[in-house]
Amino acid sequence: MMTASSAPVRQSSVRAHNLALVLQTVANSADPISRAAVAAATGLTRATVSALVDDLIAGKLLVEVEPAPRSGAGRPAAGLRLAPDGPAGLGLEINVDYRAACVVDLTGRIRHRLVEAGDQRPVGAGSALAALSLLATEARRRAEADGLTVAGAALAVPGLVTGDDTVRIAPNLGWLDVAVGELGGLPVAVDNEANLAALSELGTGELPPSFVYISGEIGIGAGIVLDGALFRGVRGWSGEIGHLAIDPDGPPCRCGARGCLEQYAGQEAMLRAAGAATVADLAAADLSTAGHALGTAIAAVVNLLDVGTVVLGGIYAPLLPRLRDAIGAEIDRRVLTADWSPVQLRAASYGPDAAMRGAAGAVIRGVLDDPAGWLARTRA
Amino acid sequence: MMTASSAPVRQSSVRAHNLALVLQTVANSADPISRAAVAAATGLTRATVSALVDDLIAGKLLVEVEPAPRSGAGRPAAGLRLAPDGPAGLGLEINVDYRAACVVDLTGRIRHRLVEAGDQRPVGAGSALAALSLLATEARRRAEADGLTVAGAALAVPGLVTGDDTVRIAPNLGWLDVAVGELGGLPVAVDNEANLAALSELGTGELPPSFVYISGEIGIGAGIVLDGALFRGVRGWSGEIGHLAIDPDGPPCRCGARGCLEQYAGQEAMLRAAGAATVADLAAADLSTAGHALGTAIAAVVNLLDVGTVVLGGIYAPLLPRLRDAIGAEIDRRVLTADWSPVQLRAASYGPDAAMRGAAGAVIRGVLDDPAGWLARTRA
DNA sequence: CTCAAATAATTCAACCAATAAACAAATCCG
DNA sequence: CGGATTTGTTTATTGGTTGAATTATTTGAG
Repeated sequence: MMTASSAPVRQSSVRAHNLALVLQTVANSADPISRAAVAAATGLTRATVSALVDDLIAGKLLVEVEPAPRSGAGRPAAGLRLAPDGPAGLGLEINVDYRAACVVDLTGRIRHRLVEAGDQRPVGAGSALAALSLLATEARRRAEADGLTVAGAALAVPGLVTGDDTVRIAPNLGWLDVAVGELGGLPVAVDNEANLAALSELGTGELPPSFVYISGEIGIGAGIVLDGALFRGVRGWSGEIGHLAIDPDGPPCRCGARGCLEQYAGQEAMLRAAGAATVADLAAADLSTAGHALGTAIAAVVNLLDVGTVVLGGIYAPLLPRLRDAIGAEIDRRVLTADWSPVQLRAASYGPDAAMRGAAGAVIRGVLDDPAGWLARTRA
Repeated sequence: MMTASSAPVRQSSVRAHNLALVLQTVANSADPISRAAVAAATGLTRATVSALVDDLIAGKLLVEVEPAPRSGAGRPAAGLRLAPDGPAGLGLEINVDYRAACVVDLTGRIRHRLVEAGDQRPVGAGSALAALSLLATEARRRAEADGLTVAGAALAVPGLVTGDDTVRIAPNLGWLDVAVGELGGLPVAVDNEANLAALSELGTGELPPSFVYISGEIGIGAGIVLDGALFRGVRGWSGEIGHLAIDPDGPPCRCGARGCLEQYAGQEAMLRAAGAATVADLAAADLSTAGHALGTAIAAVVNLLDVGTVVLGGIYAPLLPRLRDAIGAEIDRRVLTADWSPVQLRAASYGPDAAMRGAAGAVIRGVLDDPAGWLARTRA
C-alpha cells in the first residue's frame, strides 16, 4: 500500500545507486566528461566519483578517452565515455512478415543487424522461434567476435505478453500461449512491440520523460512512458488502444464490439477507405476519417494521462503530415487543457527497426540502471 | 531520461529510507507489532530496527502499547503502533454547496470534522477561501487542544490545479486562476477532489496498489493510483474523463465537443434522462444509458492502463447496483483482456467525506513517506 | 521451586561507503 | 620560471548497518 518499496537499504545499495548515478551521468553527456564534472553534476565528492569510476572502468562499462580540447589553466581532464566494447544488448523481433535480430552496444550504436523476410504466420510459433534462435546465435557470434559481451536478450512481439516470457496472444501471428524460453542460448525478456518501440524513442534523448508512442500497424498499440520509465500496467497489458470506442454505431470489429479505432485507423481500414493497394499509396489519399478517429483516441489518452507529447510510429510516421490537421482538430476540441499547453505531435525517429532496437535498448538500459548487478556478474 | 533519480545517496538517505520502511511496516500491520517482527518483515537487523524505532518513538510517530496476548515461551514483545497523538493532517474541501475541514490523526481516525453548508458560487473565491481559513483555524485549534500537532494542510477542489497551490480552473465553482496560499496559518497543498478521494480509498488498505477511482458529481473525474501512488500526470491534470468521446454525433457539451461522457453519465444528464428531481430519485430509475456510457469510458481506461479494479464514488457509489450490468457489458465487449482477468467494480467506501478525508490523508501520508523530514522538523 | 529453553530487546566491536581536507599531478599564463 | 588553477588521489573521520554476544523476561519440565 505504501511507497517505500518494501526492501531494506544496506550500505551496498548506496553504492549500487551511486554507481548507476555516475554511469548515467556519463551516458547522458553528449561529450566525454571528466570525473570532476560528474562530481559537480551529481553532488557526489570527487573522491567518491573516482572510486566509483574505477569500478566502472574495471567492469568495462566506461573507458577513458583522450582529454577533450582544453581551455584555461589546470590539469587536463581525462574524458569518460560509455565503453563501446563492453556489454551489449541482443534485440529480437518477430512480426507478421519478417524476423530480425540486432546487437546494440552500450553507446546505442547498432553493431550488427540481421533480417529474414518471410511470412511468419504459416510457419507456426515453434518453427518461427527455432529460426529466430539460429538468427540470435549468429548475431551473438558476430558480437563476440567483436569483443562484445552479450548481456541479455529481449524479444518484441505484436501481442500481449505475461510474466516476461509468455506470449498470451498475438492475433496477427496466430499465436496463443507461447512460452519463449531461451533463444540463442540466452534467457529472453519478451515484450510488446509498441512498448519496446516507445523505449527506443526514449533512447533518442530528444523526448520529454513522459510521452505516448502510438504504433500503427495491422493492429494499433501504444507504449506509455511515464517519468522516463515504461508503464506496463498491472499485468503488462497497458496501451491497448486499438479497440477504443470511436463510434458506438460504427462498423463491427473482429473483437466483437463496434466502432473500434482499428476500424478507422488500422492499416487495413485505411487501405480500404482510400481504395489503395499498398501503404505507399496512402501518401496521396484523403486520410481525414482515420485522422479524426486517431485524434479522438489521442484526446482520450491525453485527457486521462496528461502527457504533453505523442509520438506516431509505424505507418503513421510517414503519413503524419496528412494526418496532423485532423488529429489536431480533435485534440483541440476534446482536450480541455490544450489551451494552456498544446499537445506536441511528432513522427517517430526510427522506422521499422524501432521495436527491435528498443528490445536491445531494454537490455542495455537494464545494465545502465543496475551496473552493480552487471559488475557482480562479470566478477563471478 | 534515465531513471536513477538524479540525486546522490548519502548514508543519511539510507537512514531516512529505513525509517520510512519501519514506520510503514508498523502502519500496515493490523495489530500491534513487535520490533522483532518488524525486523523479520523488513529484512533489517533487530539491532537496526531497535535504533530506528527509538527515533520514531522520540519523534512521537510510534508508541509502545501493552504486549499483545502471548502464546508460547519467551520474553513478551512490546507492541508498536502508530501514535494517535503525534502529527495530524488537516483536510480541507471546497465544493459547490459546502465547505469543510477535518483533522485526521496518524492512525487514520477522523478526530474533528467541521462542515458549513451553503452555495459557494455566488460568494466568490476570495470570500470562500477566507471563510474556509476560519474553519481551518478552528479545526486546528481543536486539534491542538487534543495534543495533536498539525503537520500540514491539503485542500480538495473540483477543478484543475497547477503547481501545488493554484486552481487553474474550477468550472462548477466559477474559479479561474486562484492562488490559494495559506489557510489557517498553514501552507496548503491543493489538489483535485477525485485525486484526493482516490487516495482516501487507497488508505482503506482493501484495494490493490493500482486502481482508478471515478468520481461522479456535476462533473466526472478520475483519480489514478498506480503502484500505491497517485499518478498526477505531467502537469497534474490526469484523469479528466468527463469529456471522453462516447458518441461523435451525440448531444453537444458545454466544452464545445459532442457526445462527451458528461452528457450521458453526469449528474445533470442522469437527472434529465430519468425525469428525476433529486439524486435520491435515481435509485429507482432506468440508468442503462448512463451505465453503457460509463462502461465505454471505463473500458477505455482499462485498455489503456491495464488496471484491474475500478472504484465508483460520488453519486455512482449508491447507484452501482443499478449501473453494474450495463458497465459490465461494455467492459466485456471492449476489453480484450477481460477474459483472462475480469475487472473488479466496487463502490467507494467513503461517502461525501472522501475528498476531504483524502486531503488529510495526503498530509499524513507525507509524514509516513518521509518520517526523517518530520523528525528534523520537530527537533528544530 | 528451580532450571533449561525460548523469545525479545540492547550493547558493542567491526565494517562499508561517503565525506572533507590535504596532497600530488599536470597544465596555463604572466 | 613560478604562481595560479584545475584534476585526480590519498588519508583520517563519520554515519549507519551488521553480527555476535549479552541481558531481560517469560513458559514449561522435572
